[in-house]
Amino acid sequence: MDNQLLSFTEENYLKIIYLLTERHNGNEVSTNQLAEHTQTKAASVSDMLRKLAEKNYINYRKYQGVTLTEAGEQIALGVIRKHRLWEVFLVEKLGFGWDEIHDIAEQLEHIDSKELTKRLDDFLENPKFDPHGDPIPDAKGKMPSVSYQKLSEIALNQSVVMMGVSVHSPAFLQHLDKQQINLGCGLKVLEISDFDKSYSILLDGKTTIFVSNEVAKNLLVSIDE
Amino acid sequence: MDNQLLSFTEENYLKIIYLLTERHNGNEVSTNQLAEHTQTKAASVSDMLRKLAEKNYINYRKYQGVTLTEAGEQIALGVIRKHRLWEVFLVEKLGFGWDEIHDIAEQLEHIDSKELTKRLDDFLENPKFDPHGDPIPDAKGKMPSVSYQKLSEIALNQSVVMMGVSVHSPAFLQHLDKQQINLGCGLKVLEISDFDKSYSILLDGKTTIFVSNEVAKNLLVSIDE
DNA sequence: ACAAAATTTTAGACTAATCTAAAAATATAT
DNA sequence: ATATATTTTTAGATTAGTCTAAAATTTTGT
Repeated sequence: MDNQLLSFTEENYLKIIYLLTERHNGNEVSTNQLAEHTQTKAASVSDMLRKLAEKNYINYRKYQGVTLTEAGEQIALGVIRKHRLWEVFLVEKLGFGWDEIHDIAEQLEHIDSKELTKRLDDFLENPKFDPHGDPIPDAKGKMPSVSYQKLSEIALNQSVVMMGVSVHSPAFLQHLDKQQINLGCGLKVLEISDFDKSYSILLDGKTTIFVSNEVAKNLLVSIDE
Repeated sequence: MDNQLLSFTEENYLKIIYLLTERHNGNEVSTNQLAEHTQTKAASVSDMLRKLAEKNYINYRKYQGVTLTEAGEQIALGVIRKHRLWEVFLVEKLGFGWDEIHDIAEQLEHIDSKELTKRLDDFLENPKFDPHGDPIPDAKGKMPSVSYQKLSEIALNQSVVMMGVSVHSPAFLQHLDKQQINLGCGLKVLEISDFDKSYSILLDGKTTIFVSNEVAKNLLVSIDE
């Protein structure tokens, strides 16, 4: 208990606002989007937004949407940092699969102790990315900028490295496991089917696999050089 | 999230009832005692007891006190198991001192995931005691029985081993650290002062230290054989 | 451009957990 | 043994977070 300024619930709203804003390239987040992601109703979201705006954690324009203030962003990044560090712990130390860790990390991210976070970070050897390839904000509250591309936007025969996923559902992650698509593996798009836009991909320069367009859109890669 | 049957608060009440009942050798716990340990008022405790009794987690006799039902005890032991496992993690893996871990474990004990607890237990190599010497209930919800004695009840010149503490305050634990009194060390009472009941103790068969009666009453030991 | 649809906010209510003040029950002390 | 003190419970309020239904605002489609 270092400084429980905000409730579990308030922290969650700020985290979700951060992640949705990021996904929308900095554009305002709507009430309905928040309702969907917080598993509540729009009316409840409106109430909470009024409260968070009063406390100066968000910029709230009625009917228009919200963005985080600097104070709100710092809270959000702190929560996201803890979430991602704990995910590394669960996979690297406890041997969980990357598809099993989200719900547990959703709980652990609210544990309040600066010292714990610091020691956990050191124990994990200061990881820069979580098991899904997402960057881990640093202790100062700065999110590293990463620029990955969707596999679906890469030119044919361009060698790339698998760096992350833009969907974290267990079903999607298990699907990747079955196809042996892991972080760090080499990928090269050989062909895109005219029929269903599915992809033929050379995996690690060895085997050819086939993935749907839906999968290709959610694989984040960087050019291999 | 395996089965969040109870709220954070309800879990806490059951845990505290367990620990106080244990401390009173199975006797009923009073409303005022609970108010003190939950940092609330007696009126709030009464409300919660009515609720817990309705759900059959406690045996509640108005004005008399409470004990746990079998169901309540299972919940309490699950929370205590998690608390003590996390304490082992904090000390053994993250290098915290035994005086720094209580508040953090108070939060971690409510993380709800059977699989996490199981993997944490294995990761820690199935410890049987926490860093204060308290026994860790097993996965089946059974508390190992241990029988330690207070150092203040041990005969002069009897060699004993330091096994635990009956007070967990940071101040007390830090005091022991300064005197180099740790779990597992050997102790032998050489003399008790007539003047202030303070103890001369031979530590690990090497150095003589002096501790107050108050300290001697809160050191748990077992006969060295 | 404006009617219909969709979204968002407000109003009023509910639950969990807490509080203070007052009433009821139990314990204590001469 | 009974008056006094202590403890516990009840009654009535409060706060955080949620809900449904209705009102207000914005967006969309022709």
